[in-house]
This record gives sequence, structure tokens and C-alpha cells, in this order.
Amino acid sequence: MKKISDSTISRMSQYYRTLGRLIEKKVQTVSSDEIAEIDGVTSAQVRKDLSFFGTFGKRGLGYNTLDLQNNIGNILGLYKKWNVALVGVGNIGRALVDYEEFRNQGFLIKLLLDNDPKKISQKVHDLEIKPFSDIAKYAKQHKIQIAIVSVPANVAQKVVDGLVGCGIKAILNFAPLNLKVPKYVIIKNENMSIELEALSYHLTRRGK
Amino acid sequence: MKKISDSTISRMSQYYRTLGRLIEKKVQTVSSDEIAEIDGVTSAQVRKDLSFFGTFGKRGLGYNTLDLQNNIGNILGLYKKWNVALVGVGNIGRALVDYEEFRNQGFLIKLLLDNDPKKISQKVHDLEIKPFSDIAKYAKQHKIQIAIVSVPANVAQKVVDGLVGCGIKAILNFAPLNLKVPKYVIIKNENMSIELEALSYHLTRRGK
DNA sequence: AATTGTGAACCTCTTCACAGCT
DNA sequence: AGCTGTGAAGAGGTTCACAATT
Repeated sequence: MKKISDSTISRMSQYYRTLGRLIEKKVQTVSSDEIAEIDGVTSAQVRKDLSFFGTFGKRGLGYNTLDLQNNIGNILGLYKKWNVALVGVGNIGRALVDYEEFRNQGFLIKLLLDNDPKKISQKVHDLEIKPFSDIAKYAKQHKIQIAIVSVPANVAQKVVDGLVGCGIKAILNFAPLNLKVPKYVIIKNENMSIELEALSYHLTRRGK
Repeated sequence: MKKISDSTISRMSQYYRTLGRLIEKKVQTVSSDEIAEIDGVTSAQVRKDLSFFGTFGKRGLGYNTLDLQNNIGNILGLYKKWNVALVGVGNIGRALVDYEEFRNQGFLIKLLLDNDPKKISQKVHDLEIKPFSDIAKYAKQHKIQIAIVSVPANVAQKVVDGLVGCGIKAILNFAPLNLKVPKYVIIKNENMSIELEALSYHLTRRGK
């Protein structure tokens, strides 16, 4: 199958959410133009993105909101449940454990890991924090498929090596650096400072 | 000045951090090849990115780490102090208030706003949460330049309209939807679910 | 009449490749 | 000899524009 670009995938997520809000408002049909307007893209972009995966609309009419959302949900694998481990239970980590949106979309945080002796055995809601050194055991036990890494930059590579070592193939990384993983592992970076710095850049050159 | 792409700007942030780590390790000189290797890009990309802003290297030798970091810092405006307001003091919001990396880079959270009567007057560290309805007064008082929006999706547009109304021109949005702002306002989105869903997508089509 | 689905045109970003410095 | 800086080529992503369909 043809390689589909990251931008297309992330727009698909957007469309999915937009359709959810339309469905809440009892909207039954929507055109690519309307989706485009809501999501700040062109209608051709919406249609082209969808066309990579199939044909979901009716010419002259548009898309059935429920149908289309359901299709996108399947494409993105959102109706599966994923077992997620979170490594590094600091401020960000704790916030993520509470993040409703993750749970709602089937990303179930089943395992908390940290290396700080003070944190180990503490509980966050019902989950007890386990030592990272025991990852292999717990990853197997909870059938972990995805890991969220929210540890400091200087230990992140070591953590990721450990995750890869126990067969985890998908990682969401919050540490602000590029991590090396084998080609068969998918890693996505979430770096809040980078976006803030982009704002700083644009404010700085205002009027130049 | 020629429009520089978002990807270039975000790689500049990456290079900045990479140089910081090299400097910590007492590395004085670095080649585009070495930076590229660390950051997972090509050396031509590194040189091209830098070339948009000037010439910082010495042919045959490479770049002085301190010099280059300093130059990039200036380009990104990182040595300025920015007064930041955070709207929506939920889990994510609280974690951001504690996020060291922001403070270190000159993004100073000076104002916390929320609309929940239970939260108003509560303190997070030294900062008292103020009602969002009083934004105009406080934004002026604290000379707010940047706002972080971490409110639920259904009120985010209203919040952003309020921010724009008091002259804020840069917004970091954590609500998972596209927000409308005038052209002169810069808005960057941080949507953790989108990255997770990309992982879900890739795991789902493994082997297809 | 309205709106999709899509090949072709266009544009933007990345990589190549090499002249030019040190 | 080694590495930068950059114009040109190449790749990839977006938009156009229109035939096809309801």
C-alpha cells in the first residue's frame, strides 16, 4: 500500500473529531467544504486525504457524518483498545494519566514506571508505580503495546532502549530530543517547547 | 524577508537544544554532519536551514558550538522574557505551570485564569487563579504577550476570542480543535491525541 | 444544481553535488 | 583535505479544475 503522509494521518484525526462534534449537533450530512472550513484546510485537501483510503461520499450530496466518522475511526484503529505504559511519573506524566481524551479513545494506561525510589509503590489513582528495571516482567504481564516516555532528556535514550528491548513497537516521546529506535519502531515526538519557541520566533520578527 | 517554513523553525529549536548538550560535554566544534546524525536529519538539511539566517560556520572546520547556539537563540528570540498567561487550570494546565523547560527558556507564566468558581482564588505555587472574565485587566497589568489555552474544546473558541480581544498575538492551544484567529495572531496547536492516534494507525496497519 | 473523486499542474521542501573557503 | 554554503534537481504534498455522479 502506498505510503500515506503524516500530515494526512493527522488531518484524519482532526476530521474524526470534527465529525464527532457535528454528530453531537445532530448534523447528518456534511460536505468537504464544510469540514474544510471548520478545520482550516481546503476542500480539495479533505477530499484528497479521504481518497487515499476509499470513497466515502455521494456526489452532489456530501458525506454521511456517522458513516464517515466510523470509517475514519476504523482507519485510525480507534476502536481497538491499546495497553499503554507510562514511563516517568512527573508532572507531565501525572497529567497524562488523568487525560480523559486518551482513555476515551481506547488508550488505556495500564502501567506506570519510574526509577525514583521515592515514587515507587506510590499510587496514582488505582495504579501503583513500578520500578523501570522490572519493565520486561510488567510489559509482558499487561500486554503493553504503546509506551509514553515522559522522563528527563538525559535518561530518555536509555528508557527507549529498554522499551524496544521488550518488544514495544510504538512510542510517544515527550523528552525534548531525537531518540534512536530501530526502523520497525514508530516513535512520535511531542515537544511543547518547540511550539512555544516558534511563537517566540514569530513575535521576535514582527514587522521585520 | 523570505518566509521561512515551520519545519525549519522547529529544527532550529532542535539544533539549539543539541548544541546545548554538546556544550555541556565541552564540545567546542561540531560539523553539520554530527548535528544531523544526532537530530536524525541530513547534513544538507542542517546547512540549508542555517543558511536562511546567515553563515555561521567555517569551511573545512565546522561550527563553534557556543557561537552557533547563541546565534540560534537570538534568531528564535530565546533570550527575551515573555509574559505568559495560562487559561484553564486543569491537569494539563497545572503540569505546564510546573514545567521547568518553559521557565528556563524565558516563558514566564505570570497569570492563571479559569472560570470554575471552585478554582478561582486557589493558588498554584505563588500564583492565584483569577476569573477569566477579568482577563482584560490582568493581561494589561502583567503585560501578557503569549497565552496558553488548556480549556475544554467546547469553550476554547470563546476563550481565544477573549484573548485576541485584549491584544494577545500569540497562542499555544492544547484544545483539540482548529481555532479561528485573525491573520495577525499566531496560533500553534499541541494535540497529544493526534500523535497517539498516528501510533494507533501505524500499529493497525502493520504488515498490510 | 451540487458536490465528489482524481489526474495534472503547481508549489514547497529536501537532497544532491560541487565550487569555494580554511 | 575537509567541510560549508548554495544553486539546481528531485521528491513530496497541495491545489486546481473538471468529468462523473446523485
